[in-house]
Amino acid sequence: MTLRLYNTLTRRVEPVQPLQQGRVSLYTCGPTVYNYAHLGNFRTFLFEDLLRRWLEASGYEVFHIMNVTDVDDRTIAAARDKGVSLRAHVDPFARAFEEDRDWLRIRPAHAQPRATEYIGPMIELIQGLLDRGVAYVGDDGSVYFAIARFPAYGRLSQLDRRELRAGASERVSADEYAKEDARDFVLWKAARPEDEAVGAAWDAPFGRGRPGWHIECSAMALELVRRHWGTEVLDMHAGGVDLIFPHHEDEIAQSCAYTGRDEFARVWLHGEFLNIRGEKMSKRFGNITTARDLREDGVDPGAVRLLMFQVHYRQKLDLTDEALAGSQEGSRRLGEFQRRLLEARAETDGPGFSEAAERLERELTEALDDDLNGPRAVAALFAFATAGNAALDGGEQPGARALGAWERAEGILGVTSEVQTFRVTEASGTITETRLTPPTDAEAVGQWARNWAALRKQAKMERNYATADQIRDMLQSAGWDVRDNKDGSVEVVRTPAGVRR
RNA sequence: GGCGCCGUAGCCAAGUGGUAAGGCAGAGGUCUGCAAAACCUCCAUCACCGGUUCGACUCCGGUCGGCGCCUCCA
Repeated sequence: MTLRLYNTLTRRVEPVQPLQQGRVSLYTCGPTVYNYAHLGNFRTFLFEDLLRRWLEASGYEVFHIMNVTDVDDRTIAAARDKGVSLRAHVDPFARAFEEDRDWLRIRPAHAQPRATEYIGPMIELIQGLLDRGVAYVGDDGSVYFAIARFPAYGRLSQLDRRELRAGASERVSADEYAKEDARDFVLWKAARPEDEAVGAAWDAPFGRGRPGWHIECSAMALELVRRHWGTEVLDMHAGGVDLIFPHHEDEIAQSCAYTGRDEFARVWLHGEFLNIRGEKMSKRFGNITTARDLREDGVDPGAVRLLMFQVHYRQKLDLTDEALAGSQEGSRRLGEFQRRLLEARAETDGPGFSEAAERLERELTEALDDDLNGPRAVAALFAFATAGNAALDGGEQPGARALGAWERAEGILGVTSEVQTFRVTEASGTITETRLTPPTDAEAVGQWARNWAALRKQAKMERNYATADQIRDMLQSAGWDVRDNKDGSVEVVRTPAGVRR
């Protein structure tokens, strides 16, 4: 079995065949840091994270590049509105992105280049295109790419099969008249006073200005992959479906025209949109939810990943409260199972465990090799949890095989919630706990929870069920569950937000 | 107007030319002082109408419904 992926370029699922044996270069279009990234953005980054992890788990040496767009119309406009420099506006959002990324357990790219740090390579690329005669300086002083001089234009988005509707976009650009052909796109925008005001202008042989949108990806990808592995072609390039046209189409045009090669990336991967209550999540619609919104609501990142991976990356995903609540419950169940599993670890696998482990390994591989089928991969994980729980109930213990299979699968998916739990085996008669709501700092919470667990244990031993029940009710209203285990221990368990009873 | 995606149980969602994974919710049961957790069992005939086929949810055509892209939105 080998990994097969859907390639937008060919519109087919095809086997992955890297340029260099065992190595994959992966370029993913990153965030524009004019604001907080929303869950729609993160859906794409999560699908790319799954891809990255699966490639690595499959034995590939991956070189992952994710750009950070810190200069474009929106960042400049936002900085100007706020009356600060571009840099001052963008830095906090770049940091916020990294926090959110880490929270969602997304592996950082090996290279995370910022557009403003690669102005040099961009200028070089644009100059190269001018020298080759496929770019020209327009009447407005900006540099444009001449589509007419690049015959392969439109292959990715099947433009030859489309008719552009005049005025379909309401964003009619003011520089329309400066271009030779309405479809030509800008490589370098001549500096305007607004750009200068926020420090978004650079000198170039063809005039002072700033980069167009697409040029950064080409320049940074080519520069980094050349430096790292000495190639001029990427194995994979990924992004959201909206980037197919014009962004990726334009990247191909300018990159290939520059390198003289007929491909820029061999496989083009595109993740579908996240909708919210039926509509595309977008700043324009004012319907965005950010990662930090969920974090503040107490949602576990594992639940967010589960929600995303339960839908195939090429299908639209509709975010609703019900769907999120469902994922939280599932993620919680996996979290409690994981805890049981690790606590029961032994030298050798029980029969139920070795069978379940074999199945998990096989099903996970089949699912992910088949165009990154997250839903099936997740189903395999749940099947293992159910079988494992049953085995544990039957007194079996998991050995190296089962633990290895679980850790590998969960290490790729990362859909399991952290479950906070505090256990007490013996009642201590001297404890007095009077705080009804848990303290805020982590240390004290443990003490608090254990105290209540011990008090319930005490009450139960005295057959004082009224008190025992009272303690449970109180804990539940504070968002905690009580577990009376068969071995006599009492646990107090934090219930994830959104699944409280 | 052009290009494209989708419509599977209360909700989310895989899948496939031969009689529908998984998750959440729900029902019953085991366990429990009662619970919780866990486990077991149950819960659909795949929008609609035609056609192709021995056989279609899966292929073709149409209808209805939802969504996306069409120059700077992941």
